[in-house]
Amino acid sequence: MKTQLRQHIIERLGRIPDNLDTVLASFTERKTKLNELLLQEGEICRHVYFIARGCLQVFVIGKNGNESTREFYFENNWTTDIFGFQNQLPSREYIKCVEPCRLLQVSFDQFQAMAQAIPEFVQVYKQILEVSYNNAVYRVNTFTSMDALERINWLYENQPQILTRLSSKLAASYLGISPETFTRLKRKL
Amino acid sequence: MKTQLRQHIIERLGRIPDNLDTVLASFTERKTKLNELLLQEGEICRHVYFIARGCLQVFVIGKNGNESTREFYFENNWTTDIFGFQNQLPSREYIKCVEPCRLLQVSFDQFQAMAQAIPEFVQVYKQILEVSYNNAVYRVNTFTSMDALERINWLYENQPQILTRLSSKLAASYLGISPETFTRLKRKL
DNA sequence: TGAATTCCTTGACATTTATCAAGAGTTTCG
DNA sequence: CGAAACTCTTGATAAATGTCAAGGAATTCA
Repeated sequence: MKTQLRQHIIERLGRIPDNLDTVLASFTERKTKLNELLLQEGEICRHVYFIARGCLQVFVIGKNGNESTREFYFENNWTTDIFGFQNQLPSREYIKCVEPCRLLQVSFDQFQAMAQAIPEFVQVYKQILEVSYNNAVYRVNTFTSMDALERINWLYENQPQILTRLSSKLAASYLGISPETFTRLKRKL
Repeated sequence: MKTQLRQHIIERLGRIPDNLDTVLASFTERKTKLNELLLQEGEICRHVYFIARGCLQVFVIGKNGNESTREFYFENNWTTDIFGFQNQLPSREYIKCVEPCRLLQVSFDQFQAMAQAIPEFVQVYKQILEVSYNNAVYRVNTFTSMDALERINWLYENQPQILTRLSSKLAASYLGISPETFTRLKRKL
């Protein structure tokens, strides 16, 4: 697993950083079961996760009890409740393993230590933050400016994994529609 | 105007930074008319704006020609197409002055120079990025998990300025509903 | 493997929200 | 200031989406 993270870091930076082994040593391996919860609403997020294998769902539960997915993360991506993690404040979201996963996790203290010790780390973090922000912005815009069918088309073109790899129920929760509506709209494509 | 920016920076950092005058010198004052466009879709965003007075609307135009607002920014806030600005890529959004504004703007080159020269600047940028990301995340979650009436209530409690200071049409475009629906739902509050 | 659970689809119906049209009110700007 | 443009509201109607129920298919896990 750590080989994969090593590879990921080298690709991101475009070269082999000095303290790479120190960085890798900070991470702990973790295997999870299907549907295991990594974070619940109200809980403080204690880790950043690197996904070596599997898929994580970040979602909220609305008044009616429905799960609404903000994002799915697959292999070679990072997941955490960024804001809650950085400020060690309770999360408003849940993080769930929607596949059995192999993760590499790093704690808050270790994360801070790395940020202190390794300037490049801060740079990578900034990059990730910018891309995450950009995705969230894009997602707000698809919700305000597209109807359900347009959003499905958008998903086909931009995130086909969500449609091919995950259940329809999960895809529907990402699209912000009911599973029934999703079934019906699929015929109109 | 620069007094206001000086004040803002000091408050954000919690103290007076060394290079404050250098920073302030990088900004250019700019007055805008009502409805002036600062950025159009397809254009590359060349500036970061600090709002000394007024309000900026960041929005997209959907297939049907409707404006969908992602965010409104008021006094003492920063606005730009962050991702497009950092990577100097075409924007997918528009930025419009929905009030006559007094802005302080800084160009891409000046922004990079500041980031190079002033470590604290990077720190402040990271803070702003985290808060912006958090807002965008919150906004995605309100869209996926709340109906129109719940979103209006949420707005009353969290962003009353949008309801009191701006037109109903603009508020509706932020809520992702038509002005007619907005009129009707207001009676149900 | 096999029982239990969850998921997907379909139908019928209810609810929410959009669209179009029109008139009164308000704002903008030369 | 006053004409032009835009905004807000209301009604009528249409379109989109949600909810509930039920059966068959697929998946999970002991």
